[in-house]
Amino acid sequence: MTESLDSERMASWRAYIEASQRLFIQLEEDLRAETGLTFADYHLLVLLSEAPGQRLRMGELASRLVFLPSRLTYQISSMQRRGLVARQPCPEDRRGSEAVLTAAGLLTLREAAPHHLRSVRTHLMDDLDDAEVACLTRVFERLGRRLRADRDASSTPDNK
Amino acid sequence: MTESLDSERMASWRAYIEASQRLFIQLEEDLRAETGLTFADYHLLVLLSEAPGQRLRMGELASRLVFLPSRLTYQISSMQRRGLVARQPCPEDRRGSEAVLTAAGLLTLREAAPHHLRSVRTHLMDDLDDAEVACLTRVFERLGRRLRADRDASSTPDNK
DNA sequence: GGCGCTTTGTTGAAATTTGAAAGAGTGGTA
DNA sequence: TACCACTCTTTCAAATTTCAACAAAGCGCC
Repeated sequence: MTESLDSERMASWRAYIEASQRLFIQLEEDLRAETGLTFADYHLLVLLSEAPGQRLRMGELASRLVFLPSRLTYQISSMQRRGLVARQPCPEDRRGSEAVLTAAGLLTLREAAPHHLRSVRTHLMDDLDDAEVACLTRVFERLGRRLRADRDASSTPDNK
Repeated sequence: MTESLDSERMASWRAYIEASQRLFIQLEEDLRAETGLTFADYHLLVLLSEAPGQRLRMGELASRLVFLPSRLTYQISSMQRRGLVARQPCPEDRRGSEAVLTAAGLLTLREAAPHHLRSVRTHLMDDLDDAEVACLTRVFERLGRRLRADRDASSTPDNK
């Protein structure tokens, strides 16, 4: 009933948020230095490379990247200029468009992946034992599921 | 020796990063809706409120917030305009300046804290059992410590 | 006391991100 | 068919963030 967190949880929360922030900054820095890609660039390339036809609707991409739509528009334009992706009108729905991975984009991803994975390993994963990995997986998969669900619920107009 | 992550760790990594991103966005949204503060505003107020004399040097503040110096300058200017902090020249070192919490800033923090802590609880902490909290604390305190050390080391000019 | 060299923090321009509004289509329904 | 409400994406302006100088002190050393 109290509004506060017990100090145990407070400490956990603070450690989590600070370390995460540092980690994301460090990974972004590494990625940029080694491959010239942004973290968003990389993540987007991964998503496209795994999609059937190596293409995704803008909306789908935005939601997976947790990007505002207009931010994705900008991001795709930038990657298009660099030749990493192409933009195509969507056949089924003429309002929409899809982002398609180019050959150059795939190549860039293939080149960048080992560097990035090494960063992830050295900065994070190598220090975790199996139990810790299992714990993180459980916690964050559950959290992600719940946050996705919350968001879907709040965007549905049936919040009478 | 291979550059990749085993699929267990890869899944863990992906879950962690996506959920974290969603969480940060959600918390920011809640905070803004309930208090008009940004996550950075709030964090900065917390740091000042805990500092001796409720004041901190710009550099110290920047490093704790994981902000670039120029970003902190902008952030402080904005909060100064809103009356939440004041900027004072530093007595010991005339190059420097310090940010000081104002009465209004403290009041704002006191009002915002319960809301924010409730968000943190409902979105994250309430779903974790004690073992999970302990695991997160251990993992992220270790990680934060290591990343801070790495950064200090790389900024030291003795990387012969 | 005067030089170089480093540290602190700010500035200004460019790049990115947000937020509101517009454009173009879809789908249901009268 | 015509209309209305809604969805998908882009556009534009404003706010924020980065990046590359820069000014102003400190600091050691001759």
